[in-house]
Amino acid sequence: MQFNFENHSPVYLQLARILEDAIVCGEFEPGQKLPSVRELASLSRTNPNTVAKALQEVEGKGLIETRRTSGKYVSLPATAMEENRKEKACQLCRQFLTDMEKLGYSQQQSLALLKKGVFDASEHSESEKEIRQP
Amino acid sequence: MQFNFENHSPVYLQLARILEDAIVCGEFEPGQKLPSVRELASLSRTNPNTVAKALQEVEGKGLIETRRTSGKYVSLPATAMEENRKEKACQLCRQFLTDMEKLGYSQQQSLALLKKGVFDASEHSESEKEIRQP
Amino acid sequence: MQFNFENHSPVYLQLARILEDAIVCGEFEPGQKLPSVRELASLSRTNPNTVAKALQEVEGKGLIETRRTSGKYVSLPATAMEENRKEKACQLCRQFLTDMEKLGYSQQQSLALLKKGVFDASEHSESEKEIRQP
Amino acid sequence: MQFNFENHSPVYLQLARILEDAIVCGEFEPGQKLPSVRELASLSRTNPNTVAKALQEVEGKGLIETRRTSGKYVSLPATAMEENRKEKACQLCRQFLTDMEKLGYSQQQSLALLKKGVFDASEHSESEKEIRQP
DNA sequence: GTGGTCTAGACCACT
DNA sequence: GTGGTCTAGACCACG
Repeated sequence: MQFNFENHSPVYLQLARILEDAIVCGEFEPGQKLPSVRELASLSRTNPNTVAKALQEVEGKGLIETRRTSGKYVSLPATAMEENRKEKACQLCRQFLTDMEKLGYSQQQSLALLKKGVFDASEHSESEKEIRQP
Repeated sequence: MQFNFENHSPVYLQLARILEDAIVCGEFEPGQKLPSVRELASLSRTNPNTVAKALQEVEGKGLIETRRTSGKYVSLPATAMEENRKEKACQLCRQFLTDMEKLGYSQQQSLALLKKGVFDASEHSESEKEIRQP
Repeated sequence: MQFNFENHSPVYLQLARILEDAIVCGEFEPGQKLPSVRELASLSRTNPNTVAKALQEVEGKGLIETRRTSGKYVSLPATAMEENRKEKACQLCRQFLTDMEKLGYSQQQSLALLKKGVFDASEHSESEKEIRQP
Repeated sequence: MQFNFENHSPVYLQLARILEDAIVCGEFEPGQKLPSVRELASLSRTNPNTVAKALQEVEGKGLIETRRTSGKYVSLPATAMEENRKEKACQLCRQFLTDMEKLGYSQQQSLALLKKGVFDASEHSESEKEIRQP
């Protein structure tokens, strides 16, 4: 779990997203207790208030629940986490495609460019070569 | 050129991006005069000041230049625009991949999911043709 | 720090320059918090928006950085400030010499005239001592 | 006479200054007819209106006078021109010194820095000859 | 008619 | 209380 914040969006939302990602990825087991607000604050070098707000955000999505006096726990159903993770991924895909379309790339072209990028990055490793259309 | 704003990022930045995309896509010819600030304001249903701020952003990236009292013009080099468009696309790809990685998707998995999405969306219609150059 | 504005250049630029000079001169310590936008506005008898624009300029040059909701701070490296100050001074010198050349003064002539001016101003008092390098 | 304009100040003022400098430097003889507005416009690649406004500015300072139907002429007294040139130079010197003071440079320091710059630029070539007082 | 500047004032999100 | 955004509207210099 990395805490790298950038300037142009609110810290608490960035933080919320990082935590969500960690949770749906199973980095925290279902039912497990999360680190305390204070601890998260110190880890992420932010204000406890900010952490609290972030967690509130996460709780709003049903990923965690707070047990009074005891702390915050990952909501139980592991399958739901997986569901959630998939949904987030699809959301990213859709966003990616529409953003690319605004740049004039068709879905196929986007796919091709991405494939090329992945292939180049992995440096001629595995078949599938070079369909750079755009 | 569509002006649809969403809530969570400043209008002037969204506006800047829309204009940038339009320019690098060649929607405005190099050397061409842009619509006046006031006109863009009326088109986008925003305040001229907001438009000005957006255009300042765009100018900062070297895509346009302003000739005093005459208007704003697309900076000349057409090839640079194409260059810019490609750079923006690559940027989107990189961002997409790292976002997916934060969700625990390897690059190949991301690619696969995206491909599946594209294929499903086109509903087995035209599989792999239609790779027309933009 | 004096706020004296003259007519022929935009206030926000004059303001930016005043602040820059103050910063590179060490009038604000590195890491120190600047007065709030509102306060500077009241000090300089201008609108907060104008101050904000000026500070944006200054930030663009890397002299300050803004911490969300907390304030604007002098960017850390003290040495860079000194560097910057020197660069500004050299810039002034170059500008001075080329302006003089446009009036037909060679660099030596410019130097001589300036020296004479300085000497006359100090009215033969302490001629040539105290040339401590800045 | 060079026509290089920059963005941040009105063209007509920059133009006026260039013409003034040329005149007080004797680039145009006293009593000589100036190039026509149209010609100056074409030389400087500006609008005739702009040239006219610039000339108006110059005329306001008494450097030229217009003879109806015949054109604009350099005002007679050559000595006045020299006077004017000197005044402009002194003005530049004063401005230079006060600008440097805003950066924390004393007059002696400014002088020293400038001297160093001139010396370095001429790369120990002709040390200290050619100090003909203007 | 063009862009630029400036003000006044409101609202917001964040800490 | 902090900076940021946005609006509305005025005025200016320029060409």
